Amino acid sequence: MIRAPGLRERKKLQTRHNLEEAALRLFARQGFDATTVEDIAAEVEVSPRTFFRYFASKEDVLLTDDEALRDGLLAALRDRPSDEPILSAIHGAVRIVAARYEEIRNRLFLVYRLMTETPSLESHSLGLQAAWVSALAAEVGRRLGQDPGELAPRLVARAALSCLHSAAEVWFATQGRAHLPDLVDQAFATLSTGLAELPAPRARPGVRPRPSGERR
Amino acid sequence: MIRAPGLRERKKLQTRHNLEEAALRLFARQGFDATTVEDIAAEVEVSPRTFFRYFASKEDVLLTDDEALRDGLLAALRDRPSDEPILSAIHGAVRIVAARYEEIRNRLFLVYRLMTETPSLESHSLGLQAAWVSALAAEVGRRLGQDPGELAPRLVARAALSCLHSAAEVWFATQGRAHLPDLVDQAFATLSTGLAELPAPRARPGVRPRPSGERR
DNA sequence: TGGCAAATGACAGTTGATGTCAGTATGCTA
DNA sequence: TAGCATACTGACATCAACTGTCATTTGCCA
Repeated sequence: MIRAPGLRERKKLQTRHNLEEAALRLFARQGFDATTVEDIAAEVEVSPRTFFRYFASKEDVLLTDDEALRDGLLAALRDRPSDEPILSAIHGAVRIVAARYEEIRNRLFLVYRLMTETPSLESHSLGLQAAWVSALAAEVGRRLGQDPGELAPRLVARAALSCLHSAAEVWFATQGRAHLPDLVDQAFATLSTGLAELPAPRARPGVRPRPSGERR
Repeated sequence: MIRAPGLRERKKLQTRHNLEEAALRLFARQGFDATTVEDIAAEVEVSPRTFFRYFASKEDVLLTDDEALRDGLLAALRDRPSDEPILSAIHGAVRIVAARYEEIRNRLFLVYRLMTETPSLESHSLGLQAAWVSALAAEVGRRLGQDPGELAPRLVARAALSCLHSAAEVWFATQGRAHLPDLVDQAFATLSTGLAELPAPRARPGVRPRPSGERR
């Protein structure tokens, strides 16, 4: 409603931003568990109580990108023509999100590193996936003309996110040397055409029959 | 090789079982957050410290089925003939796990109810999914003759689990009125043959619009 | 039966997270 | 511009999940 942000609003954003930056810095230096909320608050010269007014938990401070990425996916999907086949539309939307991943790769790599060495963080992060599934299933259901609680929309949503996540896993594992949007393309190509045809190896492992390793 | 479990072992199993039962009972009655570890321990007449010797966290006491179900899936998959196409093999294995779900449905329904009303529990539970993905990807990689860290094995694993999870979601949503193995069959059928063909309300030229006989 | 190792209880301490309350800065309104 | 209501903040108190330590108990086995 009000155009001018106002000093109060600006201060809040600044404090929030400072907390994020300080947390990232401390986590990167000394790990997640070894960093207390008191440390972070002290770094920003704020009381620990205030930290929890900005973030519901110590974990949350690391996951601020999540919501933006999710909204980006939904927006990108809504931008696709409504008569486009569902898998193609999602593929396009996911590729846009993947490009966004590349833009903030440094931050994501740090978060990923912390996640792998801190089980509680991993749980917390994966917990957010449920929100992705629900949001995506709702949009898929809309496009398919089905209730989002039906099997097909939920399956499509989960399968599409599987593409994003498996691509991201490989991306992280290769230190980002692979190009994430390319990996996403590979994943969707495999999903849409090759999944049922992936053969068991006739011969001994070592001769890879026809791996889906090539770009489409 | 020793058949006799011994009194000490039996007591340990008994204590563990008692803790599980007491926790389930208290959680069902008064919710997860409102139940303290001290409550549970008192119910079994054991010190709170002992609780944490059996379970790494309060959440863990609810997730003892998880490992058994996961091992069941892997065992079922290993039982499939090694030249069976991968998706078919996984389908068969997942159906067996689904049947197991049906057997312990009461417990699963309780856990599911608690999960939906307790975010921290949901996170914790979803965190275990990573273990499913890794374990399944390892087996898939073995069958495909690929490294489990490659894109294809991870994608196949995630996609297959998407079938199980979306089916389970519908199962829970319908209070278990639908038969889970049937839902799993539907999901795999959609995944292997129908995903790319799921039309938008109006399919784009080049893709033959499919009369919605697949609706089932 | 006596000694060993495992299991347990008791206790103190750390940390994340939340409620309360009073002081203060901000933005709105007269 | 003055003043008031609101929202933000810090200090303090409290709770519960966990963890380390050590003495005690209990099953096990020679």
